[in-house]
Amino acid sequence: MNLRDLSYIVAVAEQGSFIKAAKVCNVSQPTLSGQIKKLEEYLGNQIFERSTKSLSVTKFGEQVIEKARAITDDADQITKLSKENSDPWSSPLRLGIIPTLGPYLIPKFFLELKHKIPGSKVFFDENITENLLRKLSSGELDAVLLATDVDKQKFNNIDLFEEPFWAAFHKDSNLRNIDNLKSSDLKKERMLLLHDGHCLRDQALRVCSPKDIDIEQNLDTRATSLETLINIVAAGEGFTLIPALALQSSWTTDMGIFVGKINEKQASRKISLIYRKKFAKYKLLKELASMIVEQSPNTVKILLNK
Amino acid sequence: MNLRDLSYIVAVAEQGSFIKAAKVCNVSQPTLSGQIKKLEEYLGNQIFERSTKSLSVTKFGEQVIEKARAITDDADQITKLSKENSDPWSSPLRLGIIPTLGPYLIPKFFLELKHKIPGSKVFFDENITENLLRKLSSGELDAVLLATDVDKQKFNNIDLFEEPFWAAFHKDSNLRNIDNLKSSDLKKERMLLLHDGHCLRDQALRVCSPKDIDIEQNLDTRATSLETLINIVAAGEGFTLIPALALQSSWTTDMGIFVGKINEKQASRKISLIYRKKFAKYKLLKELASMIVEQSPNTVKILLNK
DNA sequence: TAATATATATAGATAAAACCTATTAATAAC
DNA sequence: GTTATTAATAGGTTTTATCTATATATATTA
Repeated sequence: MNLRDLSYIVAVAEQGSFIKAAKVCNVSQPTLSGQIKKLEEYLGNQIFERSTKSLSVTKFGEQVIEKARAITDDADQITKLSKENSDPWSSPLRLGIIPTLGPYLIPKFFLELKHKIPGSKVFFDENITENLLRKLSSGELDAVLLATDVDKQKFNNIDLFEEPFWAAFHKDSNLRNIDNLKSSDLKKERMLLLHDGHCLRDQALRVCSPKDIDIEQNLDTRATSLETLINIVAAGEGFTLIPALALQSSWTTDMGIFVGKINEKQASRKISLIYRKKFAKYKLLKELASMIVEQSPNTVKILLNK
Repeated sequence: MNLRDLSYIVAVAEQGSFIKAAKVCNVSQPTLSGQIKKLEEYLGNQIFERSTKSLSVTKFGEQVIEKARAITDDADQITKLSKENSDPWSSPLRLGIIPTLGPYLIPKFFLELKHKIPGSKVFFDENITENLLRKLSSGELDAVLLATDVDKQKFNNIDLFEEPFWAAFHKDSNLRNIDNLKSSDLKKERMLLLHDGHCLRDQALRVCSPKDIDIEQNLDTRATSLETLINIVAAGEGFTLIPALALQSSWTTDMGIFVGKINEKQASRKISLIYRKKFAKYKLLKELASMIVEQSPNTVKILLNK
């Protein structure tokens, strides 16, 4: 059985003639007759009763043609689907993003994307790195924005920018008196951290592991968001590392918080767009990457070379 | 696009592997890979994202596979239909029959048919010759039982039996005194007839056209059934021709009606089974014909030679 | 680090099929 | 009887699906 044969019998049923059907199907009449004959032999039953003067459909033929119509209709729908999908934005881009980046980066490029590519749609999944990579592997997500290096054999990456870390502390903190902040200055203070799984937690620890406190026992600093950490700092308790994009001027004006950039190369994180090596619409990701770096503030160092 | 290709992608989606799918489809892995690649190129979009370590279905692929499943399922249904239909009795035989024959012939063979061929089903259409032939031509009926010769170029016929005509008259009729009835005897009497379109009307007129009455004006004798004619006869009004199978012994015992066979060769009609020349299940009709003549009473002369 | 195993892709050759043109056969219309 | 119409048949060509063998890429194991 064959899709083409099925379209042949549907055409014959609709045209009421082999010759007319052959024209509709753009084949010669012998071809059409031969293929239908073969189909009837394969099925072991006649579909049409034909003579030179009249053509009728058997009871069996009626049932077969009904199914054949359903099949050819579905096949047309597949063709239609493929046409719709030839626009890479026909289905939403499923984009994962880490929680310490999402709330600050998304607003910067989302409106611009909508404006430049009116048909574009992005489905965001804000989640920790581990979950995002699992979903990326399984195909549940199309790409993820991470601050972590990933297996280059498994994934491709487009590096976007280097985001410096700032220290945020209370106006009464000793840190306020230091002019040019260094990670060594911070190691003496109590550092507030996010919960396990947040890459920013690990990054903060790498930059300045405070030797004088036991991280594992310091449970009260396992916050779930930067907002929480800032609130604790505002309450006068320790300091925390804040990635550049998350900085808010209102912290200083309204909350009595001071921030200082840590002037060291390693006090930063690299933001990359990660996708599966075989992802078909990677060109769309390049567009997106360009748009993100265009819209990112001058507090970060652009890595993307167009 | 091709049914086979669609079954390939369904198999890959179900097996999660090209190699396993190839085994399920009974083809080599390169064949399956090649065909799927071609399908993807034809559709202009990828269905699968594949690497040596992982295989996932694209969003587009999900939609295509859903349709492909519907298509392959429908195709399976066609195969199932053809298997069911390989039994010629899988769908009812649509049999037309004239009203002056149906009520008397059907009871004679119907039970026997059910008994000998348990799966057999017959759909009866009792109608006048003209309508039956139209329905036979259009394929609405598979075969018809007629008492009329038809175009042998258009239809095939199996002659079943010759059915003699009997005259039915009131016990007080002059006809009662005639020993060996002839059509010439009847021409003197008033003949009761069925409505236009009934072949029996024309046959009766051919046998014995009464010259002394105006047929066209004799509207009260345009009955719609033999039963009606008999009731008029019972009321003492004229006579009528009755085909042998329709005779009832109760007419004499309960209604004061006498019947007499007309001993002339032309005073009879030929009952034939008519079907389209290309009708696929004509063997089934031969079975039916044999069964009908086997069950027909000895008042008729069998024409069928097995 | 090398060897082995596993999965998909590629290359080239072969077999199967779909297709075409030309013709035949049967019927209908004139 | 001739012409027109429709489907079937015959024979040859092109296209396509398929195979085996091999390559490539990755993961696992020694």
